Amino acid sequence: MSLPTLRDVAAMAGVHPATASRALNPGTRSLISARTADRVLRAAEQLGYQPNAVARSLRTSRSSSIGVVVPDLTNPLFPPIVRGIEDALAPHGYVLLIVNTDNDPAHEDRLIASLRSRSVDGLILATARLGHPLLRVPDAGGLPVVLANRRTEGLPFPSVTADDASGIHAAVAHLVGLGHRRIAHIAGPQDTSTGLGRLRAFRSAMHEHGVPVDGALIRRTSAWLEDEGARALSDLLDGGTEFSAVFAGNDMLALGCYDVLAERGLRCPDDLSIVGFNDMPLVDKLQPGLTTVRIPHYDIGWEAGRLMLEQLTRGEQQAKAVLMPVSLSVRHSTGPPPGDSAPPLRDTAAAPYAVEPQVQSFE
Amino acid sequence: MSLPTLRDVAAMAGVHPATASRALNPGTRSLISARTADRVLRAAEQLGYQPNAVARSLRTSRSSSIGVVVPDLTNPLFPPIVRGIEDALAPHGYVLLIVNTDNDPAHEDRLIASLRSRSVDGLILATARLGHPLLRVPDAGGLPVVLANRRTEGLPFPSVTADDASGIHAAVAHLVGLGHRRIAHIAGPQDTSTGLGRLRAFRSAMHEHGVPVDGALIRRTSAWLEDEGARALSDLLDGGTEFSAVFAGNDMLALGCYDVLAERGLRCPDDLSIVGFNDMPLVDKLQPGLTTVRIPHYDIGWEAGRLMLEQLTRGEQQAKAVLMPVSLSVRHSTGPPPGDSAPPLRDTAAAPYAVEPQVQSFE
DNA sequence: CTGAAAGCGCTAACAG
DNA sequence: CTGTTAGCGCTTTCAG
Repeated sequence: MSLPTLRDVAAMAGVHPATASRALNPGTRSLISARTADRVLRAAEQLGYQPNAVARSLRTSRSSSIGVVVPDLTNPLFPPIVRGIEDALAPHGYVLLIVNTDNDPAHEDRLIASLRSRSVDGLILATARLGHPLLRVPDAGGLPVVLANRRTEGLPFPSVTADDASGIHAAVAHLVGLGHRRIAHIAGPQDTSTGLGRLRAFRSAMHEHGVPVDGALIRRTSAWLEDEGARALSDLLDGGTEFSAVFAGNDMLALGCYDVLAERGLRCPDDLSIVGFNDMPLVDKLQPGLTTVRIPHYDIGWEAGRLMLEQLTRGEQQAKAVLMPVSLSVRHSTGPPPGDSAPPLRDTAAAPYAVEPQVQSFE
Repeated sequence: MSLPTLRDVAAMAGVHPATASRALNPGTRSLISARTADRVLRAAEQLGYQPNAVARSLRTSRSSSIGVVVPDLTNPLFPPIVRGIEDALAPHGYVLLIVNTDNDPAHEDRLIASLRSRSVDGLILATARLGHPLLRVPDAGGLPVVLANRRTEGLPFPSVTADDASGIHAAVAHLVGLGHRRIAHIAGPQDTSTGLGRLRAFRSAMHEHGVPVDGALIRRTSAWLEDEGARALSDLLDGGTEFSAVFAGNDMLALGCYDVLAERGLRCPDDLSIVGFNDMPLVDKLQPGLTTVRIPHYDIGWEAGRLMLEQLTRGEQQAKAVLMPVSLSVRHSTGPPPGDSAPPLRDTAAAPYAVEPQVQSFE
């Protein structure tokens, strides 16, 4: 006893399957007399009829499903984005096919092919890797595409990203306002749109604040990982160039900085201020709480879902780039630079401190 | 110019579509002469042929997709589970349809119906709500089902869960070993299998250690949320029954405890030891690091995926219950009970402390 | 307004 | 070993 089909419903209602189909589909119901429509609906109800989405899909070549491509769902960035996408699309009958690429372009291509073969109606890409701009346009084969949390310059895809530049501007303003002038940046991988963009934005924010950017205070990491952040900060501290604050490209990198400070017995923010990016869950609970740029991940997902719907309903493919507003969550990992508000110990032993640059106190 | 179909491949190879189909399918390739198979493969390659999964699905009534039902992907518990499921199934060509129920049974039923209509080949349920045992068997309609992170007693579904009881046994052993005798439990919602099970396990672990369970030291929360944990601990502290340690039903509840301690100026573990459950990301970075029961979420997902594969390949539906081993991550939120190892301050002012029961210091 | 007929792309049963 | 045939369940012409 398998599931009831449209034929069963039609038979019970005493009509032709085509009629039953028309009655069941809101779009075509108006073509049917109210009485027969009613009979069909009743029969469907009684049999517990559920249209077979696969058959419908084969016929209409639409599947009411959207492929969502993320690097790794386990990265706390993505669940809220995915959830936002789902909440935007589910009310319209869409279901999500979520795949993880692990940042492997070849794997990504395979997965996208697999999604296409399942006739997804659209693709939302939240993968961040750039790569060669022309080679790495994923082959969507004319499918509607929306980029979430990613922008590939010069590609005709609508995108939703956080306004990273504004966030970084605010972060730098905050640090400069506290008195910092020597600000280091631990930049993420430069083959990701976010890593590259944030470094650029950092440079421009510094310029706008009239603070010189010292190339010796910039480190690029090969991954967005805690270890990499730790390595970068160690390197900076050992580099001999003084600095009183670090702006990390994301919270994981900032966490790595915390580790180094703990290892070396340095205090945050007394010895060094740290700013992160993303406002990951629980970073407010750290000791000290991490000052970080809060990104509306859920909203980014939701907006990406809306953009997808727009393309799906009207057929338009406007490459509009939506920038979602961000905010700075100021917590206790940032404070005035050392010396600025004369901390007790140094007050009494001011000489060595004044003579030696800040970085000395880190070694 | 739409995508190439099997007909196109067959035409190019000069064979009948059925032959092409057999050549392309590893399972039936042996029925075909090597030469023609080769010709077909070559043609497919050249055309960039991708089998249409929808058509195949309609024909075979298998879809190579598995429905995964979770309460909320945004809860850090679930991404690793989902990832584990995916890693087990993806190599076998399966794709995941992930839906969030938000713990709404009606919504869950609708989603499962929607998954069924998409002919998923199986269902992995990671939703934890119990409800009436008979009413709340989701109507899988004969579909293979695996329960992940959930066990519904008396239902014929295979399940993969963490060995919560062992973990709780270890946690209680740890506390008792430190000298605690008055141990409170903040239990999660009792309409979830985990909430109920952990409370039971707590009781039994206490008995096994010969420590009396005081009903006044047990609080049930209505959700697995930080606020609820905070409320519960406040309530315990105000309850007038002394205790020196709290075992929280999960890490979120434990976080709520941290909040209360901070508010009241109490120190952990000097005034109160806290143990959590789950080992969520970053709880090791808290100050003090949270001692908690580490659950192998990824492995649970992976195992659930394996169990699903077993059902899919052999047709068996053994209701075996797999228990995954857990471990205790001991960190600094647990220590000897106050008074036990005479902390410095109290050493000098022993009298008031010795006179007043521990709970006094909490108020 | 409703019925008849065709076909989406594929695979499985049956012939040859 | 390969071709023929049929049909999965649905929607959409086209007739009536």
